[in-house]
Amino acid sequence: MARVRIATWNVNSVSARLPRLLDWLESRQPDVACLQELKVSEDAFPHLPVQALGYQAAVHADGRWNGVAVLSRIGLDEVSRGLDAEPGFPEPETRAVAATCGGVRVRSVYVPNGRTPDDPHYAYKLQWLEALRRTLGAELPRHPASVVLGDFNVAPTDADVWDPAKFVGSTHVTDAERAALAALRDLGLTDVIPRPGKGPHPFTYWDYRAGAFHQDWGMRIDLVYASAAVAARVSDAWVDRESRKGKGPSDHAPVIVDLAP
DNA sequence: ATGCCTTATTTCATAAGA
Repeated sequence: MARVRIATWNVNSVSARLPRLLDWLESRQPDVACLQELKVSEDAFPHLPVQALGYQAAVHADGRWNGVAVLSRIGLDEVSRGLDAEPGFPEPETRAVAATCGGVRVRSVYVPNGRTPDDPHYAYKLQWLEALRRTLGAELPRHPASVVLGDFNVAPTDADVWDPAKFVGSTHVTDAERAALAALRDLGLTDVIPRPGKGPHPFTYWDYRAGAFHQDWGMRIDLVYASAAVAARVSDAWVDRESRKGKGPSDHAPVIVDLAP
């Protein structure tokens, strides 16, 4: 069994990001790549150029918003779209897709934003996280080597936002959201915290506005939750901050995790 | 920060993002 490199990246439109995505696949050489916020229909996903780089793709996408994928060049089996008893807003959205890749159960997730704590979208977010917990709980006995990666839209601790005072009363930092993450960890999952790309914080998201990236006004909301069997194999994990730079970036940076043989 | 971007679409305006 060779080293396996698994990555997650909220691309904020796979169409707008296609040249960067293809360059990134070639330069970073992930064996498995979880993508979020495709913002295309399944038909419009760039299957051909991704295939040309050696990847199979499990895509769950429905058009204007959302959309997730698992790309793999080490096998793509048992593809599962969505969650068990998945809640909707009001209809279920395309926010989760799973596949077994080289013996590891991999799930790409895009957790609802929540908007504000008094918005119906926030209740939906908590329901969605609970459905994720139930789905994983049902699956883990069959798949002890599991990892769920993606844009969780929750900063696990105050250290995961640049200025906690700015987030008082906001989503992404509330006790209920953090409790939902703790409930996932209670399934036996470990938060694989990446090395920062630069500076003291392993942030993965910076707003496009106000020069937030250059001021490091960021958040760690793209997370890797690994079962014990996967966490024990982690040899490195880092934020690919370089991929947030330059012209036409996503507002998220990839997180890249290497698993030892 | 409170839209100081960026995206897609029902496009010269809106909804959404976090």
